[in-house]
Amino acid sequence: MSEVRVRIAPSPSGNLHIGTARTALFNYLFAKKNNGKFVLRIEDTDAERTSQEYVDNIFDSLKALGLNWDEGPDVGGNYGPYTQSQRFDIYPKYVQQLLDSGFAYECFCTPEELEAEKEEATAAKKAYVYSKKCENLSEEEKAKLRAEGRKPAIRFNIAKAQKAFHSSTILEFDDLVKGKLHVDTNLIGDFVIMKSNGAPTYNFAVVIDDALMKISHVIRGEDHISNTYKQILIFEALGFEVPRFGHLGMILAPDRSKLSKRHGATAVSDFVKEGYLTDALINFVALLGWSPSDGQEIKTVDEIAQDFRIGEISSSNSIFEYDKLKWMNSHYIKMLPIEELKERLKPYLTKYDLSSLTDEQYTKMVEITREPLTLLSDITDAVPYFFGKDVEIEPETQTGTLDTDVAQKVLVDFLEKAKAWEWTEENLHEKLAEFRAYWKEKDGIKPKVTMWAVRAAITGRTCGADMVGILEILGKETSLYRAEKAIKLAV
RNA sequence: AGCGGUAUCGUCUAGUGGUUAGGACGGGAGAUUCUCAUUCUCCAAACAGGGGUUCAAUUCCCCUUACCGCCGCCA
Repeated sequence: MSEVRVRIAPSPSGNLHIGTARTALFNYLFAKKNNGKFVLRIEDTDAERTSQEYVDNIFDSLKALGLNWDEGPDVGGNYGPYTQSQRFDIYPKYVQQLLDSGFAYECFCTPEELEAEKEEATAAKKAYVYSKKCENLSEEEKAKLRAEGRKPAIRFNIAKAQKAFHSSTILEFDDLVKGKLHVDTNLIGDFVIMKSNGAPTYNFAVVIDDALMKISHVIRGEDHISNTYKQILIFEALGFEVPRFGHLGMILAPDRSKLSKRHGATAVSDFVKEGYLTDALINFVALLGWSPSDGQEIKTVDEIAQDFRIGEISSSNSIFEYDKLKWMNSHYIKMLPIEELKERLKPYLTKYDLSSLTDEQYTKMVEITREPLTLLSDITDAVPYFFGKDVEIEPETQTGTLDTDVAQKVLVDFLEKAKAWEWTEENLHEKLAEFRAYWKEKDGIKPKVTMWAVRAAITGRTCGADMVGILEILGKETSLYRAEKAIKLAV
């Protein structure tokens, strides 16, 4: 049995898309499960739409997701180069081979002629298939065309290959996830494998690259199904072993259209910027199609790999539900060790002077504010009151809470009593409880109302983290200063 | 238009020729808490439609419908 080798072959015409990340994940899982190799190949054939920035983004995103490749542009391998643009000199040889064996021919048609053919087909309500008018050009005719300055493109001869390797025009293959798939080769036009400018087309280059890189299983999106038939024929015409194919359903936006920025983040790096954890992202995306045999959805990539069977992947499209991703992200945030969380949160706290807090205070702050975080970025708006002497009071908190008679009398009492309190967590906890009990007893004020007053004065809002923790971090001086100021302001 | 694919709660899915069709997110109700949130408990929510095959079909077959994909000298 030959070695399992799979690949992800992104085109660097944009940042790594979440859909590509999922395809990469399934390839990675398949490799892991089968002790195979996961290779990364950059398909930058189209120089105009390609940029180094995107290449870097693809590398970084894949690494951040933990999808490490065994062979690739940066780490090398025995089947390089792994960047398609650096492989341009190896394609002509195979084109020539196809030309020599009659599986390909030169096509001198101009874009205008081709366009006319297509329009004709459209007008006749027929599916467009290339006319093959250049299939049997004589040498004289070709010479003449060449003399006119025309540069030929090379087309693959579908019918020839079909007849040479298959008894029927129905071409079938057994898809790893969808089962038997087939098409009538009469419906496939002779497609271009090498452009008139000498560059290979996608369908040709992938075959050469996959064959030379000894890729055993091609796992990709189902938008490639129709390419598969063409590619199989090329593999055969060149005498290469045909790999197995597996086609995954697509990821759709909640409105069933293609997932785009309009729906939210689409690039892995954008999700990260927004405060998603890559562990959550990868876990979530795995659940789009794959499901755990034990029902436990929260799993690491390694755990998923153990439980992974490609044939059990759902073959239908699935909708990218941001809500579930958010839930999963908040779950992962809760699971994060405190020290790591403290680091991960820092990028979202740059507007504050973190140096004003001791490490102990910062730790405490993270501990008491982490609970409601859905995104790491949520921390930004959750902590302003931990910084500075003064605090900004929300207008509605000022009028709705602080300015009320109840709040004012509670605060006056709070200030008075708190002056005598020893400022330790244990003691504050106890004193605050006594304080609430006192007002409940005295005026029947609900505990939460009592706390609203204190909270509003100290934090400027009516909701937030554990009050004891807040007071402790702020310290006695600042806490009392704010309480006093809240009273003065209202009088 | 043609060709190919897909079809279980709103969403991701499990599942079976005979099940109270299960779980998760989301939604609703309640409990706990100093607020928000968390957590916990409970509830509502699905086999697209029509034909077959069969004692029995959500499950197997066919058709319809819906949706997705592909029809480039893009990848």
